[in-house]
Amino acid sequence: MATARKHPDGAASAGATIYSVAERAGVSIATVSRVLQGAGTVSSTTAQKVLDAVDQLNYVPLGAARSLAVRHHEAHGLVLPELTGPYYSELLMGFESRAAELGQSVTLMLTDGKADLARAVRQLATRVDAIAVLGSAAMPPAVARALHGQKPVVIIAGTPQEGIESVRAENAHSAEQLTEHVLAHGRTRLVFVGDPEGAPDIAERHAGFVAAHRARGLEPAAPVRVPFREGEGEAVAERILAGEIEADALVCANDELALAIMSHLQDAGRDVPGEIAVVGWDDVMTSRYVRPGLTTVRQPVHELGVIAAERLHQRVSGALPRLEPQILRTEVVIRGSCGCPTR
Amino acid sequence: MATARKHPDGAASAGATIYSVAERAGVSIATVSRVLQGAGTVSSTTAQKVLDAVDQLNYVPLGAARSLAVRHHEAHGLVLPELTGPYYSELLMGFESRAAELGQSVTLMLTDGKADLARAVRQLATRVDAIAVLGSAAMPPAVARALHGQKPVVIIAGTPQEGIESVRAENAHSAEQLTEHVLAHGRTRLVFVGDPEGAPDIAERHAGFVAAHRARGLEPAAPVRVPFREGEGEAVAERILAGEIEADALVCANDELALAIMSHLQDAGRDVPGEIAVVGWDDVMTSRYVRPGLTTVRQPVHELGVIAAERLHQRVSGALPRLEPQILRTEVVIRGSCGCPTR
DNA sequence: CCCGGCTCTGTAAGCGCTTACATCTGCACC
DNA sequence: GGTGCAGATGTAAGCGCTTACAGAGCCGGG
Repeated sequence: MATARKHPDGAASAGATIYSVAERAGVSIATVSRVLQGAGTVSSTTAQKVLDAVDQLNYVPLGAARSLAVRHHEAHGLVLPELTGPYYSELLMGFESRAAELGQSVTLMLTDGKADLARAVRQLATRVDAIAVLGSAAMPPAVARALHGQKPVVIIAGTPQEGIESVRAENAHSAEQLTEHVLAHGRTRLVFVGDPEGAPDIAERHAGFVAAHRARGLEPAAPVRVPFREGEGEAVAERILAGEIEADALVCANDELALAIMSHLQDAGRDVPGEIAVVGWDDVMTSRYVRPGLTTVRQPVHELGVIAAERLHQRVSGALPRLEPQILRTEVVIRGSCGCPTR
Repeated sequence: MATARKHPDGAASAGATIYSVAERAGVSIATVSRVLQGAGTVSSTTAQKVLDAVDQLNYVPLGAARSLAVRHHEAHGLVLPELTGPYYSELLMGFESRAAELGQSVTLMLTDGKADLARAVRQLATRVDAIAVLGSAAMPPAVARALHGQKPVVIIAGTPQEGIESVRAENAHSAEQLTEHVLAHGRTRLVFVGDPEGAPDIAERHAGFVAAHRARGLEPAAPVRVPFREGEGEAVAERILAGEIEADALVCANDELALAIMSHLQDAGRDVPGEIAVVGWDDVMTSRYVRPGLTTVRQPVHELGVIAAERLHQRVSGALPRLEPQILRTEVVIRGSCGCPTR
C-alpha cells in the first residue's frame, strides 16, 4: 500500500509536488491527478483527503509538467506593436476575455522597442499553442511565415498572407463613405493625412478616400505622409498654418493625428470646421470630449480580439484554417468637426 | 555512433523535437541542446550541422519541456483589473519591456468580468514564476495571501499587506499640494469626487485633500462617493447643476471623472474654472486637449511597471523581499481648469 | 613514448505531471 | 458459491528537454 516515492523530500511547501500531496493523502499520484483534473472516478472520501492535503501543502501544480504531459501549452500568444491609445488595449481585452473563457492563458509580446524581434517571436512560439499578430506589428514577414506551419497564426488587421488566416475591420468602404460625407459638405480641397504605406489598413482607408473622389470625377490630392506619432500632428498643423498645405478638409488616418492637428489649429485661431474640417478614425474617448466633437469611424475592436482568440482556439482544436479573411463592419460616427451642425 | 532514438518518427516538421534534429544532424540530443542554449563547448562545424538541421526541420523547442527541466517558467504574471484608459496600458508596457529585457515572458490576466477569480489566479500561478498584482484588481485578499508563499508577489499601487512586497506612486502629499493650490485660488467650497473606500490610492488622495484643509484650519466637506465609470461623471454633473452639490471646486479622484464632469458642466453653460474649478489625477491624453486644460497629477506609471518586473525577477533569482513599500514621486501638472491663467 | 589535461561529445537520469492499463474490491445475480 | 461487472485505485510509461558525468581523442612536456 506504500505510495511510490522516488521523491524523498516532503517538506518545503513552496516545492510541493504531486508526490508530496499523494503521500500526505495516502494515495497514489494518479489519484491526486484525477481529483485535480476532475477526470476519472474517485470516491468522495478519497477526493476529500486529497483536497485537504493540497490545502495543507498549499500545492500549486507545475504548469510546465502538465503541458509537457498533455502536449499543449494551453496558452495563446498575442503580438502587438505597443499599447498607447485605446485601440490595442481594447483589442487585448477582447482577446483576453475570450481566451480566458476557453481556458487559455494569454502571453503578450510588444514589438516596439524590441531589439531582436525575430528572437522574441521565436521565444514566444516556444511557449504557446498559437499566435495572433497585429498586422501593424513590425514583424518581418519571414518570421510570420516561419511561425506559420509551426503554430496556427492569425493576422489581425493586416494584409492577408498566403495561407495565413486573418481577421480585420472593413476600411475602404467606410473611408469612402466618410470622404463622400465631407465632399457633400461642399469641401473641395481634401487632404489625406497619414502614410498609406505605413500600414495595410491605412492603405485601404486611403483607397476609399481616392474612390470617393473618383466617384465624383474628382482627382484627389497627394496624401501628406506622416507617421502616427502625436507630435506629427503639430508639425502638420504648422505646415497648414504656414500655407504649405492647402486644404479645406483633412481626412486623417486616425484620431490621435486628427485631434492633435485640430487642437493646434484652434490654438492658432483657426475655425474648425468653419475654415477647415477635420475627421479621424477610431473614435477614441477624446473625440467625444473635444469641441467640435470629432467625426470619425468606429471599429469593432473588441470583437476583433474576441474573434482572433476564438479562431486560434479552434485551430488548436484541429479546425482547418478559414480560407478568406473575416471582415467586420465599421460605422461612421458623425459629430461636428466635419461641418455638421450636430453638436 | 548511432544516435539514441526512442523516438522513431522523424517526419512531421510540425512535430520536430530535439530528437529529430539530433538525428538529422548526426549528433546526440545533448549536443543539440548545447548548441541551442549556447552552453558548453561545441565545435563550430558541429554547431553548424545542428543549426542546419534546425532550419530544415523548422524546429521550435517545446517551452514546457525546457521549463520542466530547468524548473523555471521564465514567465511573469501580471494581474490587472482591465485596460481602459492609459493607466494600465502604460503600466503594462513598462512591465513588459523590462520583463522582456530580463528574458521573461509575460502572461496577462484581467480580473474584470471574470466569474471565478480565485480559479483564474490559481491557474495563472501554475504557469509563471512570480506575479505582480494591481492593488485595485478585485483580488480576494485570501487569494493574494495564498499566492504569496507559493510564488513571489508584488502588489502595485495597493495597500501593502503583511510581508508582501509593494510598489506605488506617492499620493497623499501631491493630493495635499494640489488641494492647497486650489485653496490658494481663493476657493472655499471644495468637494472631493471619488470613493476613498474604493481603492487604497483614492483613500490616500482623499487623505491629502483633508490634510490640506486642516493645514488651513478648514473643515473639508464630505466626499461625493462615486465609482470610476465615465457615466458617473455625468450623474455628478447633474447633481451639481441641480444644486444638490454645492461647490466652487471639484477635486476628482481621476481624470476620466474630472473630464466627464467638466464637459457636462460646460455643455450646460457653466464656466469652468470661472464658476467652478475642476482638477483630476493621472494626466491622461485628453487632459491636454480639452479647454481649459485639466490640472492634474502625473504619475510615473511606466516606471511602476518596470520596477515591478524588476523586483519580480530579482525575487525569482533569489533576492529577499524588500521590506518597505517602494514609493515613486508624482508631479502636479498645472493647467487652466484650476483657475490658473496658464492656458 | 607515456601521461596529464584539454576539448568535444555521448549517456542517462531526471524534471512533475497525465493516462492507458492492470489490479483489486465488493456486490448483484443466477 | 461462483461469475461478471462496475467502480476505485495503483503501476508505470512516457511527454521533450537539461545537465552531471564519463569517455574519447588529441596535444605538449618530461
